[in-house]
Amino acid sequence: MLEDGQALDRMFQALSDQSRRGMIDRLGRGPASVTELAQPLDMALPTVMKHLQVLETSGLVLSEKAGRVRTFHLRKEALAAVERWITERKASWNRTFDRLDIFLADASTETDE
Amino acid sequence: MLEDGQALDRMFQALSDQSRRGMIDRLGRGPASVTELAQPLDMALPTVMKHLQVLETSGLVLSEKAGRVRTFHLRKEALAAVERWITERKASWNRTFDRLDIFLADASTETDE
DNA sequence: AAAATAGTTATCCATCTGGATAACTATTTT
DNA sequence: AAAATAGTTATCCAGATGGATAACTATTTT
Repeated sequence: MLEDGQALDRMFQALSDQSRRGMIDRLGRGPASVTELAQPLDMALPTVMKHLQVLETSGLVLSEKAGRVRTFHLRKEALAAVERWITERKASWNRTFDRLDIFLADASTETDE
Repeated sequence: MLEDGQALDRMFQALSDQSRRGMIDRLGRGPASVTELAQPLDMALPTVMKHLQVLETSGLVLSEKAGRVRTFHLRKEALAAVERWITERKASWNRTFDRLDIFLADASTETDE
């Protein structure tokens, strides 16, 4: 299952900013409008919108507009892709270190005998 | 256990580039020199070094120089911080959805009776 | 000692990024 | 219909980022 590198680029990039991670935290507690997401964020609205665009093009988040209100919500599956990247590496590293353990065990056995 | 936001910024940022993720993959199979890390990477050496600097200041990677060779290796604990951020969110989201499940179950019980 | 190897430093450049303000449209609310 | 609300678009700006080349130092190797 080959990941699309570009997509991962965009997701990690999207997560590399505290304000955007804050928005994700907020959305973890349920959908929210632009204004709600902006409220704790000491920055101009258009700036907030850029962050939201980054999140949306990364696929981590999704929005629809009803009336004059645009509502954002999380796409949990998307974060799963990032998680998968990490856990795959960790798993592989552990295998590597298992092999190292075996090697070290063998080596000490050899020197002992 | 409050994460340092800046540190997470740098780690996610470091991971937001395919070449750098490639280097991490390589280092997952054991330590490597600058030249070894550069070899599969169709870019000039100084460019490679910038990527390595990004990785090193993010804390994901570490290097020492012996003779004329600088050797890099992974800092697995660092990736654990990133992993923690993700799993914490996932856990919290699941709690939210558990509550939603309960709410829906209650609601359907009420309409049923 | 000369040549080869491994990495480093200094610049340069185009593009991206995170911030801002000003001016605007579209939808409620009063 | 006027005012308020919610978001959008267009620009601008400083600084970061990902790439390059040229010129350099330090360590082996021959």
